[in-house]
Amino acid sequence: MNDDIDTRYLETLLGYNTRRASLTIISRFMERMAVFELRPVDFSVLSLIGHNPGITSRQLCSVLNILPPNLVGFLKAFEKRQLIERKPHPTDGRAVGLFLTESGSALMREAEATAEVSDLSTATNLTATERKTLTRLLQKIYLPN
Amino acid sequence: MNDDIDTRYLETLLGYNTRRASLTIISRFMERMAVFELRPVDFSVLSLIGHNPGITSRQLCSVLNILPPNLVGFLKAFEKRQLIERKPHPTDGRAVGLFLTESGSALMREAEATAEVSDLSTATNLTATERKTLTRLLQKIYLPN
DNA sequence: TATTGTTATACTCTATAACTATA
DNA sequence: TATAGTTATAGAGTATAACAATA
Repeated sequence: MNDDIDTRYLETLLGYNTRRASLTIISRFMERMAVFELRPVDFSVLSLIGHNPGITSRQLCSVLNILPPNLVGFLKAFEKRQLIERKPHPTDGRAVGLFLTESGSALMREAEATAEVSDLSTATNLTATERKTLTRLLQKIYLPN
Repeated sequence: MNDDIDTRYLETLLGYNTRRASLTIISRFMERMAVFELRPVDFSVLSLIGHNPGITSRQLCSVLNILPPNLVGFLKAFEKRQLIERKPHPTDGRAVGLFLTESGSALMREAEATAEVSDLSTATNLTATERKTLTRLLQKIYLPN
């Protein structure tokens, strides 16, 4: 039906290609994470908490480019699901340290294993070497050097 | 401030890397397109119309993954800015063919040149070969084969 | 005076239901 | 009966202003 539409110009642009690939990867990721009731942003937040016990809201926001008011609701929901707990920060009375609970850790062990399966199944057309190359080139764009 | 946050796990995931790169590229793109008053989606739509004179709304929606109700406003705005014009479809009385006006074409010539500058300046850390490799690998993910 | 976390709220983007005109 | 284009509207995501508590 749209086979006669010429998309060759857009396909030369980095932004178009990256966004299209991003949408494909994320939609597959969402399907697989649905069983855990985790959206991509939930996964990122919980994974960072798991790998950085005691991390603060402010740090999460800064790393993930989330605005503080928008994180509040996420954390509230995680607490209600008993996936995280908050403990007073040892030195800063304003801040609160975030930790995964036992069940939060268990969930994230499964979710992270699933994320790797999702990656592999989304990039079936890529060899292991190509996946590593792709990762390296993407990081050259968004990581400072 | 966040130098002590460990993001190594997330940086192994394809979705995370692609999304982060996508956000970087798109934010640079937006800065450069601001002078033309074009958002990324405006650029994509107008570029497709330019390269496919007579394309219909339905085809645009299908190619760009836009839902028909959301395209209506864009086209209305383009028409008001006299960037596009609509002509009756030659064979299908329901459909409307879309075309760039003279000033629409002129704007897009500048905008497309700017898009290429944006690409090059965003990927300064990549060689020409690396850019081609990156494009090829991204297309292996989102294009059917 | 600046920062952490929060509330309330506005704005933008995306999605759904239903309609009309034509095929 | 199905499709192109449209309207109205709902929902999700993102952004801004302002506040209390602590530094």
